Amino acid sequence: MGYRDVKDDIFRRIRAQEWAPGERLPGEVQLAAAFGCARATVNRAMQALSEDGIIERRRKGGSHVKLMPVRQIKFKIPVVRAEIEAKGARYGYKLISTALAGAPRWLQSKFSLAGPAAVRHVKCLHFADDTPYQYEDRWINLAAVPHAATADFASLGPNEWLLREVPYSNAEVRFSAFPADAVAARRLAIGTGEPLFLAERSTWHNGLPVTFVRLLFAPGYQMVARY
Amino acid sequence: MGYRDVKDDIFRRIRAQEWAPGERLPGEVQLAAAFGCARATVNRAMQALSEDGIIERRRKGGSHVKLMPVRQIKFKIPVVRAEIEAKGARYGYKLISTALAGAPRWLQSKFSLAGPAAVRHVKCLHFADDTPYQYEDRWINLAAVPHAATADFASLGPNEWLLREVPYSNAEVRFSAFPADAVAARRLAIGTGEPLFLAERSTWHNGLPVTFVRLLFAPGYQMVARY
DNA sequence: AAGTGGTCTAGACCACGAC
DNA sequence: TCGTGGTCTAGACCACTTC
Repeated sequence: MGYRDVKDDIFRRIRAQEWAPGERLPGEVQLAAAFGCARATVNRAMQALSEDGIIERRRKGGSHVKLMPVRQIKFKIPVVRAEIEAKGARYGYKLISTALAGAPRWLQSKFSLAGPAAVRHVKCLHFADDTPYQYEDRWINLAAVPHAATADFASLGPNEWLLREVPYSNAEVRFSAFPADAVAARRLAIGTGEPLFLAERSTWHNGLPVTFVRLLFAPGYQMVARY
Repeated sequence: MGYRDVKDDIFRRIRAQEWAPGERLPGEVQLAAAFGCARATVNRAMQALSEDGIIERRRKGGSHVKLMPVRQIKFKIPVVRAEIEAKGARYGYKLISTALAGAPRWLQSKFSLAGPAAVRHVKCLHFADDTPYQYEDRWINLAAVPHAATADFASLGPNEWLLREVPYSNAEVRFSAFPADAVAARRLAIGTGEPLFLAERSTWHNGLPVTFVRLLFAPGYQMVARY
């Protein structure tokens, strides 16, 4: 009887309505006695169930079956290169333009900047087998990554560069559908107004804004996840 | 020194390049001695780091700092009603049509069905403050949920009904951008061809296909997540 | 074959928070 | 206040996988 068996058994009994939604489960000591194992083993099983969103646990309050199990999807966000190569395609990269500039107003407000802080603006394209796959429009805050002012993005994309430079940052991601504007349409070799999958990501590190990026995916792109 | 402190300290030292990407970390026994705690405590800390995608662990191989930390986003998938009410809007629901039918070929192949199994087809709309928010086009496999043949979806949407009926199912979700067809455009009161955020979800329970649903979100919709 | 992580145990103390 | 989960310990055995 490993903790996984205990977890599975409890889960099975929850599904079988042995404990109804909202109902209180027996305490850990009681369950340990029932399963004939140590309390630590039951504890591990219950923590796993809690992480899976099946039950809720509170000190003194005990463990309860969640009324509405919260479905959670886990997306793995790979680097574009890995994503393309995983499809069995050849990865290609092309730098379109790069410039040093002051942060435009919309970026200032997005990053709560006081003024037009110095930023590096990079536009580039990622290809799968010579077909445009993703159009990347990125702004990097030089106050957070001064090194980015002189980085050469000709051969290595700014996403991979940043991943190496600032590996452990926090981010907010927004996905939406977006009608291709003239620029994006030309870059991705499609018609203006065609629906594109858009991902916008803002990244922070130690409370300091690092980068904001707009990723436009060529038509046909799907983001897949399981749970 | 709780396991969180151990975890944070190890993480800090990884960020500080004390152990470079790909490098092997000391063994648990060694770390436990260094931290002056039991091996179980170090083990817990290391497991947490592993779950966070910071390190990789293998028996005999030891623990290594990941070369490219795999970023994971956790989306919570709420019921539409909760999603709309969380925005401070009033939730509205309208059943458009429902019918019993045989599964069309595309659905058969998607669900690996042998023939035109009996399904319930439901179309409905979800409103936020009387504005169309989401158009739902759903197929329910009656072999998996016979009860669904007679369920009344006039006041309770099929999503919430299914969540109560088959709470613990597996699913695959696909997100993409989709040009509004004539039907969707009319339902959502927008123009044909406008980009819509599309979510397609296939659901299984005990290996049996339960439901397939296409969710079309009105323009302006964004799916947000943080990590 | 041997080293490393995975897990279990029995007992203990503590922190939170419901009652 | 006091029951419940959260966590630590010291020791043990086992399973995987690399060497």
